[in-house]
Amino acid sequence: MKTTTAMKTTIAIVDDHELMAKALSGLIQKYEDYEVLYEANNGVELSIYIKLNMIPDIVLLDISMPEMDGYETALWIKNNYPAIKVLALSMNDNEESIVGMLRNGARGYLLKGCKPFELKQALDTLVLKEYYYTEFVTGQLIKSLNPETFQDPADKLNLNDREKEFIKWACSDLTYAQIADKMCVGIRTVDGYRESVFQKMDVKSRVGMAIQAIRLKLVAI
Amino acid sequence: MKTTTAMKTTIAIVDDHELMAKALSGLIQKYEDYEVLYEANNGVELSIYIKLNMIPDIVLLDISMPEMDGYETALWIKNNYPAIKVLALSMNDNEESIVGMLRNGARGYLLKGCKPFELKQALDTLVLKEYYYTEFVTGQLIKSLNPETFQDPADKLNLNDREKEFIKWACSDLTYAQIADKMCVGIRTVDGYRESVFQKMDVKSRVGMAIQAIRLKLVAI
DNA sequence: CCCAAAAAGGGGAAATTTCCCGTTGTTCGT
DNA sequence: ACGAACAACGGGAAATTTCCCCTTTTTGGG
Repeated sequence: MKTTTAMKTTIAIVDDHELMAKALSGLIQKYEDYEVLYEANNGVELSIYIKLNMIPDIVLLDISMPEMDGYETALWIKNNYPAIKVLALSMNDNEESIVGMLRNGARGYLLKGCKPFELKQALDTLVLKEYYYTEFVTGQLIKSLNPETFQDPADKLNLNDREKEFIKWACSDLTYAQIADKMCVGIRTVDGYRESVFQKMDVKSRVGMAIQAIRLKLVAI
Repeated sequence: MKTTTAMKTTIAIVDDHELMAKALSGLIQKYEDYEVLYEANNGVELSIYIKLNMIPDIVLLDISMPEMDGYETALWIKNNYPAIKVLALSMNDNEESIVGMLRNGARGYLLKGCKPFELKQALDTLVLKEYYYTEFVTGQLIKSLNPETFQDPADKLNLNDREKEFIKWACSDLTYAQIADKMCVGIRTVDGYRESVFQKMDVKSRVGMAIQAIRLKLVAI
């Protein structure tokens, strides 16, 4: 008698490309410790299976699908069955796709062009740990935090050093008199900074200026 | 005659803890390929050195400092000298610190409790590549995309719905009279909201309240 | 050297914010 | 039914912000 399948990790494959889904299925069925529960063509189909209590341990999830795409599906799983681990699988290597899927609860992101052993490795990792991340994904992730700033936003507004310093002080509980003290200038001078900054930033009050300054990352909060 | 230092990677150390800075300096000076240009106690000092054209290849940057902390400093470098690579160095292992520094342009994040070889490895990586990321940092990063145990900070401050709504309106150019209009209550009532919010958030002015609200993510900007 | 522009500083007043002092209803538990 | 707690509302005044109109000093280019 064969080994029981009770301890195998169960997988659901969600991809609208028949061929891709079948290929993945065939690949995974060769792995000792995994079992493909079913294949679905989109998120709606998957949700039907899941509601019928056919709950996989891991979902291999394509992004581009009709009816209910990968983003929606991942979010739905995250909100309704958080125990299911989602492994995003896509041809897109742009950071929007990656960040979008991770933000919606995906535990990892695999490119469709990857080597088979990587898929195995990703699955093995997910069984043991919370996330699977390749160096590529991490790089894109950090890049997404770091949108290339070709130009200092302060320059765009033609703010000079004194004005920039004033803005920093203004984002606090300090009164203008206290700010004048900190900057070692008279109150009227600070008033001048204020007026020119208001004009350059197109705001009408100190609160508006503070908010805008934070928005433009002129000040760290 | 010794090997020329022309090709060494230059390092600046920014840390207000004398001992830490010296220790790091000593450590790095033992490395063949690196040279410590100088040590600074805070971001202001660093910016002075840099403006004097003493521009390092890499900055080892502590987060908690007086005068100009790590976040500000990283942002300043990113905006003004984007070619300088910042390696954040901190005792904090919370995700706010990590994401905050990476968002402000840090190319890597090292815990102060790490092994010396890790520092060497981080430096070597930064010389060759754009980023250095440990598995720990990546994990925190992905977690930050996935707020799981999200406790509403508004609850912690015991803010009621009206107060929360008031805060949202207050983070704008509107005057209290206009806010009263928007909320369909009298000006005095809005004044009451203001007073209780000031007390609950421990601030002394509307600007302080707005900044704090943004910090606590009570309002999206 | 001179002129123009920019920065620093100033007086005064209106608008807004901040902080006191209250009153009036409503709700809610006892 | 009664007092406590609370939200909504209000007068008035001090502090601060905002917005005018100015002068002096510094700076940089022709």
